[in-house]
Amino acid sequence: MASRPTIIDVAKLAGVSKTTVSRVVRGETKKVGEDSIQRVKKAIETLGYERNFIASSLRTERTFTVMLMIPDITNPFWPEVARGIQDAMDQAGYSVVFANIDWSKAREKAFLRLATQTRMDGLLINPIHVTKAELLETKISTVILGTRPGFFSFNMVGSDTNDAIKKALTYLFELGHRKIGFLLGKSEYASSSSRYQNVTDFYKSQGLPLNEDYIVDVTFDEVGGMAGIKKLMQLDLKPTAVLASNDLMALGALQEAHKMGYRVPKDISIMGIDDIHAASLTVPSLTTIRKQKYQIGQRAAEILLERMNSDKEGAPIVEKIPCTLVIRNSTHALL
Amino acid sequence: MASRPTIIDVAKLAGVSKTTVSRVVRGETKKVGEDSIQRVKKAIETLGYERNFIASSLRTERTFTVMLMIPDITNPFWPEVARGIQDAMDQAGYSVVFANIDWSKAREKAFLRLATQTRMDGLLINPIHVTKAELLETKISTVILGTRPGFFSFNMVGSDTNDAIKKALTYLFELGHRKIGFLLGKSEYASSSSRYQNVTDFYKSQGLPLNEDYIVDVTFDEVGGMAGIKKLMQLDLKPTAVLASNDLMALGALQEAHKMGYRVPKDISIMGIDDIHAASLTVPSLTTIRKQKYQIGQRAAEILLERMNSDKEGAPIVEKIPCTLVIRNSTHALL
DNA sequence: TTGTAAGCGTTATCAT
DNA sequence: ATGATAACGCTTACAA
Repeated sequence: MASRPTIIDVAKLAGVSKTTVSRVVRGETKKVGEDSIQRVKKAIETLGYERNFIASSLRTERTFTVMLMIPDITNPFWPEVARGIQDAMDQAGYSVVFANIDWSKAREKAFLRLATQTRMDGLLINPIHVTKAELLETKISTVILGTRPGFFSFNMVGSDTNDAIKKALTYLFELGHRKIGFLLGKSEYASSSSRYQNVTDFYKSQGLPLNEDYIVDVTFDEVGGMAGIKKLMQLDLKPTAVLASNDLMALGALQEAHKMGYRVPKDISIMGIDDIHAASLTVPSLTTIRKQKYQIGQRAAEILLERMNSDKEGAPIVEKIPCTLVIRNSTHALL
Repeated sequence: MASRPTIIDVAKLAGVSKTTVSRVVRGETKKVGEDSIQRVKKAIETLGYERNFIASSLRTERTFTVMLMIPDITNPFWPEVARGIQDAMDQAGYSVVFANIDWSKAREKAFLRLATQTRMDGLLINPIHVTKAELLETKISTVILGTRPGFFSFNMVGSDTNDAIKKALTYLFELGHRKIGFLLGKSEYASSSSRYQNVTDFYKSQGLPLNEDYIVDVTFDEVGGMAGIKKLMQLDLKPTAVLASNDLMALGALQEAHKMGYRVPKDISIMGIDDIHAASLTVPSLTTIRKQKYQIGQRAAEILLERMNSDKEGAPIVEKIPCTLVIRNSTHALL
C-alpha cells in the first residue's frame, strides 16, 4: 500500500464496479442502490480513499480552479478584493491560485501561459501590459478587475473610476482648489491613461484648462507618491492640492510633504483613492474616495462563476461599483 | 479544431512520434535529433500547442502546486510572508494556491482535504485547529509557518517568539513597568498557549509572580485589541503597559485607549509584535517587535522545495528567524 | 440498478 | 535517435 488507493481498490473491497464507486463519489446516487452506497462508503472509509481530482479533471476538462492575477500583493487594496473573490469561489467549490506579477510584463505573460497550461477554468485579472488579443487567445473565461476602455467584449467589474475622480475633483474644487497636482501613476500602464482621460474630461466640463505640468509619472506605491510630490513642489506655481491615484501613493506624499516641511492640510491638501485601512490611521488621516473592495471581488467572482457554468457566451457584463467620498483631515479649504 | 491541439496533433504535423514531441516539450533533448527538434518546435508554433499539465500530472504524480494556508488574509502580516513564499516558488516553477481559513475549523479541514484531493506537492501552513496527526495523514510535504511546540517532527520556520516576547518584556521592564497586561489571543489556539508559556517563563526568570488577571482572551484582530484593553482598564490595579500578540491587536488597543480618554504613552504604554506597515503610520506610532516576514516566507519556501525534491525524509528543520525591537512612540518610562 | 469498455493527454518502458 | 505501447485514475456512453 505504498501509493494512495483508487476507485478500483474501493470497488474491489465493496464488491461493486468502479463505475458504481465513481457514482457514489460524485454524489450521482439517484440511480444507485442504497446498499451499494453504504458498502462503497464503508470501503472508502476503511481504505482512507481520497478522490483524485487530477484524473477527474483530465476526463471532464474542468479543474475547478481559477487564477487571480494582480499587479502588487503588498497594496492593501488587493487582499480585500481577494477576500471577496475567495469567499464566493470557496462556496462554489473553486480554488483560487494567486498570481502576483509585481508590475512585470514577463511575469504577467508567464502566468497567463501557466493558466492555459494548467487548464484553469477561469481568470480574474487586473491587466497591466497584456493585450485584449492575448487574453482572448487563452480561451479562458475571464473577468477584468477594474474598468479598461480597451477591453470591451470582456466582462468587467470595477469601481466607477470616472465617478471617483469626478467626486474627488468636485470636492477639491468646492474647497477652492484650482491648482491641483495629479499623481496618476506610470503612464505606460493602461489604467493610467483612462484616469488621465477622466481628469481631462472633468476640466473640460468645468471649462477650465488643464496644466500638464501638474501631472506626474510615478509608480503606484508609496515611493511613487514621495517622488511625485517632490516634483510637484519644485514647480514655480506650486499646487495647493494633490490627488493621488491610490491611497498608497497619497500616504507616501503625506510623509514626504511632512518631511519637506509642509503642513498638511494647511499648506497643501492631499487626497487619495481606495480607502485602505491605513488611510484612517495616519495623522492627518487621509481624505479619500472609498472603493467597495470586497464587493468588487465578490461580484467579479459571481459573474465569473456564471460564465464558467453556462456554454453560451452572452453579452459582456460591465459592472461599475459606486464610490463614496470620505472626508478626513488631509484636505482643507483654500484660504 | 474545437478543442486544443495535443502532442498527437503536433506529432502528425511534424512527422514524428508523440514520444519525440513529449521529449521536446519537456526539454529532454539530449537524445533527440536536431532536425526533429526544429520540426516539432515549428509544429508547436503553428498549431498554438500548449502543454496539458493535468495529463502530465496524472502520469508523473507531480502537480508543481503548493497550498498556503493562513488564518486571516486581512492581517497585513501575511501578504508579506506570502510574497517571500511566492517569489521563491515562482522561481522554482511552482504555483501557490491561497487558502484563507478565517479562523474556522471547518474551513481548515476542508482545505486540507482539498490539498490531498488536488494532489498538492507541498503545504505551507500556520496551523490553528488542525492536529499533528491530521497533518501527517495527508502525506504532503509540509512546512509549518510559525513555531508550534506540538509539531516537532515537522519542518518549521517562524520568528523566535520566545525571543520576541523576552525582548518586549525586557524593554518594558527597563522602562519600569511591572503591571503589564497581555492581549495574548484566544486561548483555544495553539499559538496562544505557547506565547503564554513564553510570558510565564520570563516572569519566572525575573523571580516575579505573574498576575493572571492581566492575561485576557480575545481575538487576534483590532476588535480583539479593543475588547482586551477595555477589560484590562476595568481592573482595580490597572496595568501601566500592555503587550499585544500582534500589531493589529495593538492598534485596536491604541484606538480604544484613546477613545476611553487615556493618553498613550503617558497614561499607558502599548506595544505590539510584527511591525506591520501601519504600525509606523499611527499617532503615536507603535513600538513593536519586528518580525522578518518576507524572510520567513522565503526560507519556508526554500525548505519546502528542498523536501519536495528529495525522497529521503531527513531530520526536521526548525528555523527561528530573529526579531528586533523597534522603539517608537507608544511606550514611555514609568514615572 | 449495475457493469463493460473506451478514452482524456501525457510519460515511461522497452524495443529497434 | 526514434517509436509502439502500456499505464496514470477517473468519467461516461452504452449494454445488460
